Amino acid sequence: MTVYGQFCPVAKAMEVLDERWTLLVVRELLAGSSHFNELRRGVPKMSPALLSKRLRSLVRAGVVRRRDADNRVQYELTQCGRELAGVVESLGAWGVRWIGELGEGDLDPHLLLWDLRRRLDLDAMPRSRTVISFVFDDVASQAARWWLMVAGDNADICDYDPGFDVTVTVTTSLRTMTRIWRGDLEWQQALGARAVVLSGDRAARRALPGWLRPGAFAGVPRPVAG
Amino acid sequence: MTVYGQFCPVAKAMEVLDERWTLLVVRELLAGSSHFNELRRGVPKMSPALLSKRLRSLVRAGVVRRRDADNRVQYELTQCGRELAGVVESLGAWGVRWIGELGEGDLDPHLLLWDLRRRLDLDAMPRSRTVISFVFDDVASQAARWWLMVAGDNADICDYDPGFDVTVTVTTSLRTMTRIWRGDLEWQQALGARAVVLSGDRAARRALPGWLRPGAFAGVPRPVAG
DNA sequence: CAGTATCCATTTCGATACTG
DNA sequence: CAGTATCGAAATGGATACTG
Repeated sequence: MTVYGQFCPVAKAMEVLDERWTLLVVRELLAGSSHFNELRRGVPKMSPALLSKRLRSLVRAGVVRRRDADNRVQYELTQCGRELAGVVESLGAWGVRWIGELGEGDLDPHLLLWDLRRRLDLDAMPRSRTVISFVFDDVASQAARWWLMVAGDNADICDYDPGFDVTVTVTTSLRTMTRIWRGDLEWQQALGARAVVLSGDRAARRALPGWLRPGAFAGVPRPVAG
Repeated sequence: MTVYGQFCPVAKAMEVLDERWTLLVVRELLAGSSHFNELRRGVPKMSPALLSKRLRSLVRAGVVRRRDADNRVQYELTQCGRELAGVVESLGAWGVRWIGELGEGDLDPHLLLWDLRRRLDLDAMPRSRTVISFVFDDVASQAARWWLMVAGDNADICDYDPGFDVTVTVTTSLRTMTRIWRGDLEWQQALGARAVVLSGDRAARRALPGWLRPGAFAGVPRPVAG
């Protein structure tokens, strides 16, 4: 943390928050991650050393509490940290409105599946085991096939065929699926344009868009041109 | 700007905003500054080279527009930039609630006077020339005395005696005046505890707290203990 | 699981001075 | 007024490997 030499509350806040990665770690904590390796999944490009360092800074700043619970280390937001929700929300709303262009490097199937899993609408899904298979036609073959498995209250993602019957297969580009997640594109449009193709039984195909909820900022209205 | 390799809108926003000083420059633009040296007054500890660099980044990101107007360079927020108001507000609200401790280095009489001037309630002030003199008893003598002069719609600050009759003299510590600005302390309490002493004619003394409006985040409710 | 340790290329930025 | 030029110390953080 470097100091700005200003008493302004915005400056004092940024002293804590402006370091690279910091607010993304807070975002992960707000989203419910609490163990070190769980946090890592949300910020996979961050080295463990740096994550560790940032967590220590956040503890020192009073944003995060580190606890030993059940022989596991657990990180949780303090009241102070939970109140960063407003900051993260306004950043995300601004970002989704004004930063529409994603580079190839921004696309990441693992992160996308990880968040789709987190936001699954379990109540809308069948009670029986459900397996959604994703085929991304624009990425290297090792990263092109993913499975999202739901059994009861448990959901897992997998980058190899888990061997269960597939309920629905979603064939699309990673970019299109990401745009749906961001709310840049509606399921109906994407399906109509055949940018996404579903296969599986009819009822499941119709229901699938309701299972896969878009990201938290998808509902933010977009700037109207002109 | 360094990239996070994430499609998340929070990450995309932080790619633009997480660099040191960036959001403080945006704050200044939101507060109405538009010329280079005017911006510098709001971020005096920033070198001109760095301010220039950040402004160019913001232009590239579409947040700021640079124009030549009347043979002067002018910076202004685009619509995209104006919508950062929500981000700056949530940061300031969080900062004023949770970062209450200010180091000596955070106190700055020039910045404080600069914002008091900006927030003066001209309508509440006498029509005749009004001069408020500040005496800070906790700073080195070169920075201890300041004058805030108002004539008509024009207000200026001065760190040397401008020679006009003083309407009210405010004697206090820089820290106390800063706490009032932040909303950590009310005028009434500060005056009652004689942490601030006013001199001048009675009517002006009573009116002065109404002239000097506190900072934009002073009204944010503070966490209740326990 | 939850981190440390080490290394070093790169970046950053503060200070200071200068310019059309 | 609105920046640019230059320099060097310090920090940053990515890569990689390792540990109790």
